[in-house]
Amino acid sequence: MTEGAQFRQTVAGQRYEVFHTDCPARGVVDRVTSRWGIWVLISLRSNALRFYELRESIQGISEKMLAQTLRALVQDGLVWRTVEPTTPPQVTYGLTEFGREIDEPLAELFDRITRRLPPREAG
Amino acid sequence: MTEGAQFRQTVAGQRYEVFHTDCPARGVVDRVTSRWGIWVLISLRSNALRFYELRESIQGISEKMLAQTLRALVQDGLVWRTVEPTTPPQVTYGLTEFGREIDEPLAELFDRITRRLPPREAG
DNA sequence: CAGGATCCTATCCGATACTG
DNA sequence: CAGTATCGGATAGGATCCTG
Repeated sequence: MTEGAQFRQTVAGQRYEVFHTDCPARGVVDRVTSRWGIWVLISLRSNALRFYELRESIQGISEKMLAQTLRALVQDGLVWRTVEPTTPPQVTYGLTEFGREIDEPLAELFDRITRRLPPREAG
Repeated sequence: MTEGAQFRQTVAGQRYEVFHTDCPARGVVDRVTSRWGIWVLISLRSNALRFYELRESIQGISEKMLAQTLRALVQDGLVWRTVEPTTPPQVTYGLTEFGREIDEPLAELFDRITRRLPPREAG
């Protein structure tokens, strides 16, 4: 991971200092596109969800990874978290404005991939 | 990883059988959003590139991971590969139509994240 | 219910060396 | 140039147990 100057890439008609190892976007992108990040974000698209609702929505995720992923997304400002100090406690997660902004291309990405995939009738 | 019925999520106004562990989209999404997949795809956005050009474009990627990532993307039909049987050999990679389709939301995602990030003047 | 802590394994991934 | 093969360390991530 040697650092160094980085070429500028034109993305969507704009210039950025991209792909540089310490490009600040890299971290966020990595977390958004992490194994579970994308599914959490898409899950929260329509409405806020409780922890267990998220766990049940996203097949195959462990509690550990869900908690970990949520923590990262909250820290990045993509997801908010509210705690209802009841018994039992209720913790709800939802998308921030930034989160919704990010969610759009994410959902679009997912849609385009899904639309292209085996029509399922082959199975 | 117990299988089972999976809820249907509304994404971008459409219904899909999503998040199911063996949802075919999951694999492609995972590879597209893999650590290096997204950068390879964005790198190829403007034009096709040779292997070494890709390696130099994407800071921090190793030859192994580049080759591995490219192989996966070619297999998924997102990237094409042509070999010029010259000496030395020239191998070029570019986006297929599917690849370009996927690339749009990917670039948009990246743009939105970048736009939100530290204005850099703080540094 | 919502998680933190611990343990342990699978895989990711970089470094290096080698091939056509 | 464009890879493949192998090794080994780092990390991701699952399983389980425990707490407020």
